[in-house]
Amino acid sequence: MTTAQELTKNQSLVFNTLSRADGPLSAYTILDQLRGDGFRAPLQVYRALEKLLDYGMVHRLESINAFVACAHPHHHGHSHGMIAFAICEKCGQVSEFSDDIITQRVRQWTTDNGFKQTKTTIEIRGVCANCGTA
Amino acid sequence: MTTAQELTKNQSLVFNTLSRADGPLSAYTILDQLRGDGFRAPLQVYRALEKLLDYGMVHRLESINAFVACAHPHHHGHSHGMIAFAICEKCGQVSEFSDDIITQRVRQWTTDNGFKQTKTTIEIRGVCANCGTA
DNA sequence: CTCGATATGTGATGTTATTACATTAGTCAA
DNA sequence: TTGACTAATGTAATAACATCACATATCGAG
Repeated sequence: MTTAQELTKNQSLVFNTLSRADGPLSAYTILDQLRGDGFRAPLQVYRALEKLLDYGMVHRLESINAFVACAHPHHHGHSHGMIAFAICEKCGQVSEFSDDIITQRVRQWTTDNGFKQTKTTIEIRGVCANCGTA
Repeated sequence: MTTAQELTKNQSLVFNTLSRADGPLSAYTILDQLRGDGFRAPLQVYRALEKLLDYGMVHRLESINAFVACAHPHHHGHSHGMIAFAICEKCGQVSEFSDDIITQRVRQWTTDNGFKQTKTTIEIRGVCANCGTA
């Protein structure tokens, strides 16, 4: 992960769009929201996302093909552990958390099996507390 | 998860294709391999996959949009725990494993946060032992 | 047999992501 | 300043993944 730096115009636009959103957005949703700012093609979004992912400012949710602004932007906090996401299928809210034991157990398996991990995805889908009680 | 039963023609064709493959296949790759058996449209594959997933005979790898036959078909073994997948980005081989501690830690989080999980994805991407030493 | 449920066939369409190529803007050294 | 290099951008086309809508067929229960 490259360290963050001054964002370019397109990167800022995409990042601000994700930050303002109250849940994950698809690349094409971002595109639509940025048409007024001159965006015309998917690639403008995907290229910005690629950098933002690289800087650790944005996460990709593989199970729903969507992107969210990182919930822990400042200290790039638990960045040494794996990040897990709980995604509510009712309201779309995403909770981000990190668990050292899980990280450790995954590392244990990869070590035992000679597997060099580059990226790990942990995504829990279901219904959040708010939606569950409603 | 519904319990497995006699598979229909299309379901068998799709399942056999996945079983013979030495790695995950995309829906469209399956389609291409089954053209000789009369398959003409993606939906024929997706419909069969849907059932096979439901029966627990096949897994979907969210991070690569592909499907694999379950590696533990007989006892539907660790089916109470979450299944993790290690996917080699060099050779495509997938290792399937289950870890009680991870399952427990995830359940801990969901319990603490009132989140009702329906499906959990754990996918480790990287390079397997074989490819790493080569 | 007839009804209902499940499975299938087929075309069109929707959604997500990348390729290819041209252009623009910034940096740095000679 | 010029030239050369690198990063960022613009645009069209296409590839890859998935679903909708509607018609037809198959099969078991009553």
